[in-house]
Amino acid sequence: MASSRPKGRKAESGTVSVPTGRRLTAESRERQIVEGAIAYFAEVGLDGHTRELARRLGIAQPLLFRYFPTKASLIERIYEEVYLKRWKLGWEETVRDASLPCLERFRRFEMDYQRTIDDYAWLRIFVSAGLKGFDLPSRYLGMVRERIFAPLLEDMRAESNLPSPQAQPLVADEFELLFGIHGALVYVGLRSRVYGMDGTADRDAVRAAMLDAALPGLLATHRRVVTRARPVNPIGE
Amino acid sequence: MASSRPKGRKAESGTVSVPTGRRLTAESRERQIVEGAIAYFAEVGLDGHTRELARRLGIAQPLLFRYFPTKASLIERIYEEVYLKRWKLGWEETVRDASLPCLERFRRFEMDYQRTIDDYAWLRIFVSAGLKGFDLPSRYLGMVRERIFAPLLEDMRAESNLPSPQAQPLVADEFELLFGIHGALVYVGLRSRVYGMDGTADRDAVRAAMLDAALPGLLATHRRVVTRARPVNPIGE
DNA sequence: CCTCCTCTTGAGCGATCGATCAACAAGGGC
DNA sequence: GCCCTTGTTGATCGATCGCTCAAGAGGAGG
Repeated sequence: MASSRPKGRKAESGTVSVPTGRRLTAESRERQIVEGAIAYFAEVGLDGHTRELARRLGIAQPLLFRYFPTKASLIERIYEEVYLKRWKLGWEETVRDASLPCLERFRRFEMDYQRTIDDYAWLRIFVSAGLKGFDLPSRYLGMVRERIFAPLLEDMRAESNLPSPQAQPLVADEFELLFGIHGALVYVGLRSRVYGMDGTADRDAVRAAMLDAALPGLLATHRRVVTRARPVNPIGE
Repeated sequence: MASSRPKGRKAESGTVSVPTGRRLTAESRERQIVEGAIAYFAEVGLDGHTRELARRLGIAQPLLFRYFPTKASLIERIYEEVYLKRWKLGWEETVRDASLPCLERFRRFEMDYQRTIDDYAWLRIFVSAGLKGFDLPSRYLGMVRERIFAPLLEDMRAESNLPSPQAQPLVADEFELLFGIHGALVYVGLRSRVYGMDGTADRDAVRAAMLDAALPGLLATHRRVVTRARPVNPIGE
């Protein structure tokens, strides 16, 4: 029971050089820590322990604190690495691409976006941060709302000959229209990555089918939402 | 800084009767603990601490262990209280109600189901349990799949003159059809309860609108999925 | 070979975790 | 009035948390 360490490092006479903890450059060591922290905290949640993280990395626990002054700063770095760094400016370009119909822009954005976030670490750390009350999830979804959905809805208004957002501001129900389809796609990943359901081998194909089913009626529903939201007698029509 | 206790209980000479910790019957004390534990663990996650839970209840921490031998047993009790006990047999009756069209059964089930689970404790503990690797979420969603979606899909097959599940087993894509709409509705609650987004005042109305938008095309999509899933030359048609 | 810089570690600090135990206290039955 | 059952608590245990610090150890430059 006592000598349970798997390999190396003799128990007594502690000054024996370790085989695992090779000497690395500061840069590569920091990268190793960040990658390991992403995988570890994704698995056990942000309440994970620094000692266990160090054990998995094969390094001593104080070494973590040489590269990150606190556990919170390491988690902050994970946010940058997993969420901010994986945000693609191409998404914002896609939804503004005037050469494509709005529905096709939405479809292309969602397929690529979902492929990005249907990731063990992305989804689990996102949810864990939400549970812990961090503002990362709300801020991130605020970006989706303002940088993706808002310009898309603006062009959907134009495509349907509806008043522009300058003339008649976007209403919550319009965003809910897009968040509804969005949520159906996200839920596919959540069931697998967070709830541990084993079904659905090809989630990408499932999402493509969902979009095929939901998109055809979207513009009509959008028109209904906007016209109903504006109880003004239609003069110019 | 030292005498920071809010009320009662003198600091020194510790044997003073406490005003808050009144003597309760075992039954009502246990209920108080369960209710408080649900609220507390929903707020901070299942990694919450027994000392803080006891402090919020105004009782001593060891009292928790008189009613629940371990923290895990208390959490197990929460599962029974929040999930098993709130499962409504009426849901299984609704989706089998032959006097209603399948789409109406689905609509009624989802509206009532979502009203049940769009609850701070329900959603957050569900997600927290999933992150900690407990099998509660997968088992619960398995119940939804087998007891709700499976009988509903069977009758949808009949309503569309498609082969019964006995003749041709239900395929994963059919379940995904229902889980897609289901996920869009769940996501409305998740954004508010877990991700902390403040939007959407009347989530119930938003979900009703989502169903109005998604249900009309559901049967046609279902027919397409089933017929495509069976690459046999149609003879008897 | 020695030196110095820097990556790395063992030991340990104060705080806090889940859980235990003997002692206190509030009523109900006699 | 007393006693005995039972709800309740303070004190405390061993383990583990985030974090600190001084000393060990591996290379590059001289």
